[in-house]
Amino acid sequence: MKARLTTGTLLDRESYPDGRKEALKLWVVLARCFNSFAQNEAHHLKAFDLTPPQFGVLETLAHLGPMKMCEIGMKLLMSGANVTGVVDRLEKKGLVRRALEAEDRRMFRIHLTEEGGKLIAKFFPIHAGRIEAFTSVLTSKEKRVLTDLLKKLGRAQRHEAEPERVQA
Amino acid sequence: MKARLTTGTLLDRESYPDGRKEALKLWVVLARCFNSFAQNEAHHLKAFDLTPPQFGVLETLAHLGPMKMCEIGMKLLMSGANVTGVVDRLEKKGLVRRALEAEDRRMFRIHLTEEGGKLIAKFFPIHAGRIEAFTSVLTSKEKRVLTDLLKKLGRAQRHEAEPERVQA
DNA sequence: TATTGTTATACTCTATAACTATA
DNA sequence: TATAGTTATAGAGTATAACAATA
Repeated sequence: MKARLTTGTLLDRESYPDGRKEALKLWVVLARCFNSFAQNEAHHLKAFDLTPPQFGVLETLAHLGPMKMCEIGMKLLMSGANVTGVVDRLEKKGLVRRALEAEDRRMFRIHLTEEGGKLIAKFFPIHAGRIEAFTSVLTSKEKRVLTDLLKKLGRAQRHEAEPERVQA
Repeated sequence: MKARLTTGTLLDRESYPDGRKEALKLWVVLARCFNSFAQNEAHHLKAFDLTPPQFGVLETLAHLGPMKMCEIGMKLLMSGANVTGVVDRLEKKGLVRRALEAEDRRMFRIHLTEEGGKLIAKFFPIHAGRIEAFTSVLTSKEKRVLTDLLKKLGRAQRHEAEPERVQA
């Protein structure tokens, strides 16, 4: 196995300068961490007949209260047309409803229905429990350190990413 | 804004026990970190007419050498039918090719074509550079700490996730 | 019989652009 | 004119199941 590292491979990570190697390694473990848990969650969501974007909308509404379409899009990084599609599917299942706003008749406010509220109230604690279990290999202090470092990293990325998104 | 936190919201994160709150916070910042960078990268990939799964396949082949379809699937957590689809699209663009394996005629080994090799050799360093820039808000030591904590977390998740995937 | 990979099907997500209605 | 949201279109990913060929 070791012998193969330098044969037949077009890109050889070992040949990068240390700083770059370190950064790549960090990204690889971050992505793996996210993907394995997220895929697992997506699997659990299917038992509730939900997709990750649909769960994202329900969760956001449950935590922040009724929102406009465009607010949902901004919060979840979706384009307007995509929000329409996801909300359509949730509405068809009876989990959310569009309520006309008196002040400005161009917009709606999306509400959870009673059924949608029940669903998220049932699913979210289970989801949270899995997150708690998943992170339980870390001590409380490690979790705090990790959270702080990720916060720092995420802030940096958002500052770079936003101008790109605007001009695109 | 502060006043809204407890009104009209179905789920109130503040009311969770501390351990769960900590865990949820960690997951939120991890997901945000991953998503903002990954979305940004997906945007850059479009300039090369590639999607993230397609890039994943090219990158894997470039780093590990020619692979079987099922190996690609395992490495990238894709089902067999999905690998077929992604590889089909890459083959149509002339970036990879299926090479018949002498020993076992059921399987192929997927190779990068010269064009595919050139593409990934051009794109990957740019990608790596963006990762380096993105992580440059952290000191070298912070990166190491972060990497180690994520490794620990990822290992735990993989052990839980795999049995689930097998039985499904 | 088990494994490798494909085909068929159906659905969701996503981006983009053109469009309607309201402001 | 600008904004909120929809519609239309097209492509890509995904899951699932049924299938072919080979071992």
